[in-house]
Amino acid sequence: MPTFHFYPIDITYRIVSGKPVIYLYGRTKDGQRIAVADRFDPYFWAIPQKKSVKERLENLSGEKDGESYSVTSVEEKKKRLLGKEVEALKVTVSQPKDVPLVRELIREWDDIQSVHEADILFTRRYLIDKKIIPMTLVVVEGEEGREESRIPVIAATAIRPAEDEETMKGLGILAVDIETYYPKGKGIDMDNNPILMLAVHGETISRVITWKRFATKRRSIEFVQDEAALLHRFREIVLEEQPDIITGYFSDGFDLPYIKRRAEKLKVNLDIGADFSGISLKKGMDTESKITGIAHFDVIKFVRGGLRTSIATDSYSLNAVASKLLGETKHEVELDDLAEVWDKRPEKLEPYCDYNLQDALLTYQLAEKLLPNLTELVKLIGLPLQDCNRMSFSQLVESFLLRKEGEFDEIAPEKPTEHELAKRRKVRLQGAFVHEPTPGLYHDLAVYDFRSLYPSIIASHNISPDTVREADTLEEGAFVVREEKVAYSTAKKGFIAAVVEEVITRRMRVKDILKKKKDPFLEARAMMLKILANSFYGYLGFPSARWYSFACAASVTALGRRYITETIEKAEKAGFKVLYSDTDSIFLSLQGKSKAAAKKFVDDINEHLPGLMELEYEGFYPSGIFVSAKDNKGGAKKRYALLREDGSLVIKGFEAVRRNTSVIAKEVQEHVLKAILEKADDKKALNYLHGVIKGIREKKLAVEKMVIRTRLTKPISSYDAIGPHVAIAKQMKGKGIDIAPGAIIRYVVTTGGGRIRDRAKLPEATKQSEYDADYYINNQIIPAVEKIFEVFGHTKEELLGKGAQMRLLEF
DNA sequence: CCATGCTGCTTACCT
DNA sequence: ACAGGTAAGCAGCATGGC
Repeated sequence: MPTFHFYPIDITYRIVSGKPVIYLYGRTKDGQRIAVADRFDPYFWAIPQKKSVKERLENLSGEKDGESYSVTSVEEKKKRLLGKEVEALKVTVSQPKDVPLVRELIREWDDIQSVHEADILFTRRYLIDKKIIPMTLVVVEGEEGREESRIPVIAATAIRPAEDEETMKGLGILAVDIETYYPKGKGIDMDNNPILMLAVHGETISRVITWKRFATKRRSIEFVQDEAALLHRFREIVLEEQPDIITGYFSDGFDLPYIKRRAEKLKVNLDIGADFSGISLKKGMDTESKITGIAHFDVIKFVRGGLRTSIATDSYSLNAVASKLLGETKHEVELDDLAEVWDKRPEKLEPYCDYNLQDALLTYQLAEKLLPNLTELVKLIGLPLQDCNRMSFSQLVESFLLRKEGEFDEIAPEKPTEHELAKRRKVRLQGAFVHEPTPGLYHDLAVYDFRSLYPSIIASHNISPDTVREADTLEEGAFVVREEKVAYSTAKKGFIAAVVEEVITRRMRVKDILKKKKDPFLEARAMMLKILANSFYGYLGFPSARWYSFACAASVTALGRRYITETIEKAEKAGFKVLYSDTDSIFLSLQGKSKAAAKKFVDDINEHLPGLMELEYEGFYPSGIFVSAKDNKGGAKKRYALLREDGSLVIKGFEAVRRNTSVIAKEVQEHVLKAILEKADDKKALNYLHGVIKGIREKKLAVEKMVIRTRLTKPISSYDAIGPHVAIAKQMKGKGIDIAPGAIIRYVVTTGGGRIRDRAKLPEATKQSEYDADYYINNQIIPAVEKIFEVFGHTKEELLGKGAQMRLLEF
């Protein structure tokens, strides 16, 4: 029997002669695209009330809505449910669609206690049970079958992961981007507006296809007869290039569905799938676009899903993300005019083609850059790239747990019912501790933080849904969290605690290797392990989670508060002054002590910390400032600025780092902070401020500096309070501009009286003479710097340049 | 009638 | 559709002095 070594990329299943068959698509070690077909039977778990139910189950078959279903076998297995041993029944049925049918049927039976894992997708069940990890080498025995397929199909007789977990390399990526006919002010209309140009970029191709001729020397531009021909060319290119990955930017919701619709409309057969299928759409909360045998990497889904916390950007436009990840990029074309240029001035189309190709190129580069991260995620979670690309944090954790449960003989708890969900949503979890700072400018600060505080608490105290005990348990060694009146057994490693520990230690090992030599794949692995580790606490407190545990989540934060407050006390005893603390960090004033003494402080703490917990010395800062809160009730939390030794600034919480503040206010605030932190020079900062205020009064500043950007978070109609950005969104909608939740609304406040929302205008429609100087001075600039100057005793009047007069009046 | 202060809604941040 | 803690702006309303 021939043996094949191959890397699976995509997975699906089909019913062949009434039996379910799994199809794995991928590439052999020497680069051949192949498919592997493997018989597999769907099953789920039932926990019986009485053992006798086994026989009743074995004989279960019937018909519902004209579809027959049947149980093919029932097997007894010793399993665990949240640590408790159970006699479980593995119920195998004849087809995947029988699973929900049979589950619903037997759920009502008196002799069935509960039903589990009936909602695990068939293909995922297969990957878990066969221990197959996509993009990782798999060994298959079997013969090539005679199936109708674009690529050879091996009928597997045996399949197993290869001994060495070799990862797939050199994947072929093809980036796609389209520009469509889009008259100004009209919504997206796939039925009536054609695709005008389509750009593809891959390792061996970089091209724009368009169907209106114009004079050009660009060899990258290819002209075709009409839109149908454009789609034909797209089909040809995909078949020639044979990519492993097709990538786009929002291609799930736009490019691929658009291409699909136009192909249907124009009767172009887009049979690019390995099984001759076309682009398929999975409609859910939002659309997912799939092509059989090719992984579809939608870059935007990854950067604002799984990587959200690791990539700091306030906009997810291709341009913003590309400049963040790839460095400077510039786009100059006004896309709004494309339809008009297409109709009336085709000789001006060249820049649009350049733009189109540039977008495909940027998307390609982003996909290339992020592929190590995504690949590591695939290896970690064990699901195909297509799925890992689109996963939320909770899905990430849950998929990981489903992969791991077998090692612990655990069966997953059921998803909560609506009733259970409502109950879980009613209770609120107490969170972290935040120390209130005393406003002031400080010098010589040391900052510390607990490394992965919550994960390390989970691992070190065996916090896990299966180790939860009553607070007054007599169990020996049980760890009591008195704050939450709950205890954790230490007799046996809890499932989740063990899994979290493994993730942390794996990350530590990777970090150790990285200290010796740089490696982008290991960097990516460390990052994904960190993201995963940090997601467990939130998952435990997430009402929809299978392994939800209020007690565990509440204990994690309670212990977090305990550790941080104890550390604060120790720092004070050691002679430091505690300036600030939030969740897992502590800011100390050295009080004349040396940097060496500051570094040594962690040793005193770490000596008494259990397990994997560790306090880290984050760094030294020559100066830092904390300010009072607006309401003057004391120091503001989550708002501070630090000066690094290299002269750079760390700004947290202030307007300078907030999106919905005008550029001018941000600039002024940052400038003032810098002057004060560098040289404590409040006089110079004040002078600068007066200069800017004068400039604003004299309308010397560009409208662009006055723009305020605010995100529309829900449909316009569901707002109870109409703020300026909602008012503008309404105006835009009135003009026929498509405004959806998530849109960033830009506006400028103009002169006049009354409500601000009535004076808000679109920046494009605002002249420099129109912006309201008083608003920008009193509502933007002054609030941004007032509390900073307050530290030096400067009043609001002084800031406005009225100080002298006021003092005279006082006399 | 108007300034002032409070509350609820909203956004965006920090960890 | 991972958690909570926090600051602050604007609209809308009540309050109280004139």
